[in-house]
Amino acid sequence: MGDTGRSKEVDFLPRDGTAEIDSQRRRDAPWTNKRIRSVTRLHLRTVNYEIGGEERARSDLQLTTLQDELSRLSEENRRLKGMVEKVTKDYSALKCQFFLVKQQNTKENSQPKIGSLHEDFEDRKPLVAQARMIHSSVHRGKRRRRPLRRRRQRPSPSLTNSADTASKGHQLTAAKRHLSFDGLSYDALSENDKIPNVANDGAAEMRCRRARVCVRAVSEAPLISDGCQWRKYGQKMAKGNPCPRAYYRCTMAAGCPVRKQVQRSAEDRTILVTTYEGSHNHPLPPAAAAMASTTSAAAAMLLSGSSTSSETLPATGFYPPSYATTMATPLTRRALPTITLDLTQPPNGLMPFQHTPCLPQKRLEFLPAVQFDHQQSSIVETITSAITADPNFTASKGVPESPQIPQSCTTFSTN
DNA sequence: CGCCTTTGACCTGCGC
DNA sequence: GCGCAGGTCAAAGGCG
Ligand SMILES: [Zn+2]
Repeated sequence: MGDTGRSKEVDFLPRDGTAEIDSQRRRDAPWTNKRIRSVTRLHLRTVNYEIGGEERARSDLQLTTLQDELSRLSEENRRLKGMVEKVTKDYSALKCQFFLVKQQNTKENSQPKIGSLHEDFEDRKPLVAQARMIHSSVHRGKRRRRPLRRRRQRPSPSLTNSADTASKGHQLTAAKRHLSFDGLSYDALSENDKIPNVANDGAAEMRCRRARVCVRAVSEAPLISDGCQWRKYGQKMAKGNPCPRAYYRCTMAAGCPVRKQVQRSAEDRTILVTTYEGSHNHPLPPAAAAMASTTSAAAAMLLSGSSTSSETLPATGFYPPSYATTMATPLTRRALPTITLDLTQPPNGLMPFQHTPCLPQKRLEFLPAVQFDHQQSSIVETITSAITADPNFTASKGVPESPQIPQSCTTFSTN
């Protein structure tokens, strides 16, 4: 609100209050009625001394009409906001359902023997993988070379079937919930386990579920706040980079498989590289929704273009924007398909500082999931718009310096 | 007390 | 098989 304008409003108010209000309405959002109303009242008082009863009555009438209109617009604005929120929720739910259905269809096409043991196995892939994880854990226990000073002793092999399963019970539960809630992502707890003899589409599914989104942003802060709660579970020095890489997992819900890695770029330490992997198994606050959408959309793109490899994306209708570059992400982990959003360099042909209201761009974000297969390039724009338009995306957890993410300054690439 | 970070040890995949 | 590098685990300690 322009406090500086108060005296100006009194001193320089034009005779025609309608014009003033109209121009105000053009400049300001509808929710700034309060200011306009006070301006108008001030005007009215001034006018009282100057004009006769007939004109005053006309002014009153105009004023009432305008106030009515303003309150109507205000109400409409509130209603639209509510709608946007509702659409956000619906979209998330729909997206989950869509990918669930799509997965089932894929399975049915490749596994026509309904009810067969194989399909049963496929359906329980995450659980099976989880079971394998548990087995792996047992295996690790066997392989322990020496007792540890600090590390807790793992259960002995003879007890593992019950005790270890119990200790990992929450993970199994998480895997189940994951299967039913989010068909898109793959439980990261089983990420190191590969299901043998999985059909090609199964491999594609795996790749999709494990697609990652890498965000590069200029930031002095150690973290980009994305609306989620994260818990750091590790830090490593990566080869070829003096800056350590930090590992975080989402703690907004028990068993949420989403992880992220944060590392400063070796070439430019002001650039913070954040890599997300997985999909949340819980509702997200609006601030986190953009990033979650990005991850999911990225996975969807990679799914649609993954019949052979991510390099064939153009053949499936996806063409990266002309300013796209292939980024060497600091994470070279087994060549997982990764989408890189580069928020550090201004793209060619775009205004570096585009002050577009958030709402229209955010609305783009809510394109129905069913369009993923046919409007890949628009999805790309959608993703970048959604993220860069989200004001919450730049704020960092109590840290004054927030990442400088210029609006529309994004580079989008896959590798 | 619960949650978080730190940090050394361990696991795993990959290249040689 | 071995070594390396990336990723994860979990005890210990800090903090509110
Ligand atoms: Zn989560």
